[in-house]
Amino acid sequence: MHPILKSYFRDLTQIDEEKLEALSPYFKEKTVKKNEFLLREGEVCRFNYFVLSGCLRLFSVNKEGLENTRYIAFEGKFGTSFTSLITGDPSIEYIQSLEKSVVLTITKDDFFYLVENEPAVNKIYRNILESAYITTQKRIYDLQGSDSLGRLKWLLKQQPRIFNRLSNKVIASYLGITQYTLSRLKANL
Amino acid sequence: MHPILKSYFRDLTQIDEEKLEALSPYFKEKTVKKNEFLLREGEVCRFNYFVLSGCLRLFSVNKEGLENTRYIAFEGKFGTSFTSLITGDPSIEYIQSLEKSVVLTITKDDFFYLVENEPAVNKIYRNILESAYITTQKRIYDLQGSDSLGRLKWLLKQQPRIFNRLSNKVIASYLGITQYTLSRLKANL
DNA sequence: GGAAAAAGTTGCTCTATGTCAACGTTTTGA
DNA sequence: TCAAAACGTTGACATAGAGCAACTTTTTCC
Repeated sequence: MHPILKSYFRDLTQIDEEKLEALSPYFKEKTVKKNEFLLREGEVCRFNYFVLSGCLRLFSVNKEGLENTRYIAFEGKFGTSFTSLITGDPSIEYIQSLEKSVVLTITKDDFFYLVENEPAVNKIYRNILESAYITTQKRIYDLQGSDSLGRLKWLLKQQPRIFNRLSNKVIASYLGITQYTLSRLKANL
Repeated sequence: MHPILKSYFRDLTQIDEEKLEALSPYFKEKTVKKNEFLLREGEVCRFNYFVLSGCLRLFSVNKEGLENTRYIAFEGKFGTSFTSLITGDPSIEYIQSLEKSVVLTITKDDFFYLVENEPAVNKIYRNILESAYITTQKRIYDLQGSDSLGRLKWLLKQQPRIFNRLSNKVIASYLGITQYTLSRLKANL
């Protein structure tokens, strides 16, 4: 098993070496170009992705054509559209690689089979969902509860990686503001 | 076991009657007055609540004193501040009853004990987290992606119960707008 | 049942942020 | 390596929605 995924499991579970190696064949390595899409709106999501290097973003496009970024999966994190994965419905969001990335893919069926039958994967999935819950709770309160400058400072503090690695356009779409406003705010920081 | 909780389990799991009855003692019934608080900001959350009648809301108060409502748990749903329950950190949100309500309470320790040791409760918890994921994904995109009128229409369509049963003040805080704006929008619907 | 409090409505004004256009800078890919 | 495209910045202007105040209506609870 790839060492990054191995330490992910080791951090969250007490799985033994043998079982870890048994899980390995479920994951296939895939290289993704910068800006390549792994999922488009309207498609049913069929994979869960674990990022080895680079990063993926989840975003949607509203009816005016504006992008809204909900989540960035950096290396060492799982990232996929769980809503589509869980419901089997067509996705309302896109998954796009923002950098040249290497990911491990596991199919939806394999993933949920392991969630049901392998306690370590059940634990991992529980942790993913709990982390998502905690993050989105903060996001809803912090983003809806303050003005643009407040949100910018919040992001700088909470997610500095997003700042260092992503374009202003993506950062703005993550904060729910236009790139123009972001540019002006940064000039006044 | 209370019939509402029983059918909740029956809908989501294949638990047998005997095990269901074994779970019963973990849940204690509690009557809550209208507007009573079950958790305040700064307190560590110690219970999970299952609503038998009435409803609970989860909300926070920002530094200007404005409320932001994140979730309403109506009858037949679990509702608590899972962030505080999971992390053990003081809550950033309040839990308040919006109507005279009857709830079943289970302690945090009992709840997580059952999540680990009773597959049906593990499944229930997984379902709660998955539902929260799906709801908040839609919320982030639909609420950040449109203007006030769009959000109002979205709420009317997605959550009509919120409209029928809650005050405009609470609805406005759920939509992230002021009660004045909501009042004006409704006049123009 | 009635006084007091809370919630809802509406006019006026103000402000943060969006929109659009112009222009410079950086990145991309043939 | 260089032209084209994408990105970032900034000014002028437009506008959705906030803030506040006055007033009406509904709810609460002695």
